Amino acid sequence: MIDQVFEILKENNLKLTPQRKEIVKILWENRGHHLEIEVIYNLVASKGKKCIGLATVYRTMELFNKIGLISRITMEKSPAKYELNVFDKLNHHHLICLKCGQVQEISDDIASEFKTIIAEEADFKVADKPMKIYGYCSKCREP
Amino acid sequence: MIDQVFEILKENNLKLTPQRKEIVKILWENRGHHLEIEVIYNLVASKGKKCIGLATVYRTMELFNKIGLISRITMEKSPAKYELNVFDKLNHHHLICLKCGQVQEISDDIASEFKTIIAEEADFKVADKPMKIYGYCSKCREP
DNA sequence: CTATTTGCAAAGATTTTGCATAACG
DNA sequence: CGTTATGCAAAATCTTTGCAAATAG
Repeated sequence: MIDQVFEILKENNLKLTPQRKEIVKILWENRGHHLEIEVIYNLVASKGKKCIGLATVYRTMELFNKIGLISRITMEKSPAKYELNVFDKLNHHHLICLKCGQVQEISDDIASEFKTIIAEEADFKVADKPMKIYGYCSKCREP
Repeated sequence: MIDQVFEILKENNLKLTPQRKEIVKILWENRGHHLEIEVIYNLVASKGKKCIGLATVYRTMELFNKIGLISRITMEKSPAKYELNVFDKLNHHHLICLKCGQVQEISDDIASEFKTIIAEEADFKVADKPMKIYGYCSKCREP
């Protein structure tokens, strides 16, 4: 399971350093959640094992993002968040609550028709990446 | 026309300082474009008139965003961009090219059905704000 | 007049980078 | 072994803030 992820790293000529393994583990254990760099860094550190540098986490996430292993979502007033692109839910989208910052997801099924229309009307190929849709979750319903 | 914008400021109990007027003018003259703080700052400064502080531009845009006069879009690797919410196109969405960074817009008509579905399926009220949809424009079509 | 707003410079927050050292393959 | 990756600290970026002076209403 998680070994599939390690495979992906190899396929992209990335060395399997202990740091990268630890980061992957953390991402895997928290799949479905959106983690900030700082959080990942602390989780890795708290695992007791040898420490890791913040810069390494930044560099690693940049790399992982580049090879499509993770998705980064850029927040308005807080650090970016990252999540593993798990295979059976590679295509989903983020509903971001403007009030509490909570991130919900919806599947690509709901969006796929929308994407088709965009492709036709705007000659724009929507990426297989989460869209960011701002609004208000049920708890914070717009005033 | 532009006076309507000044009206909005008054309605929100914001004083009409020369700095705010100049910023509004710049936004108006560039409506439909997405401007960075630095650009707005330089445009105001280059108008010859009395100078303006960078902090004032930041504070003003934060305020304008809060009252819904403008939309801010947060970019991944560059400063945020701002644009005036012009009345006849208040509801539109951003198609952001991952390669060249170009920002296209689509109207809310295309998206409204999508929003309805989201409201129903996810109990999430999509804000009257641009959604961010990443992908590849016709020039940079995905490799 | 008084509450807001401004400008400046200093501080914050987040992210990137240079470089010597370590270590994967 | 040679290339790639790491850690640290320093730098770069973008944005926010404190405070005294200025000013809109």
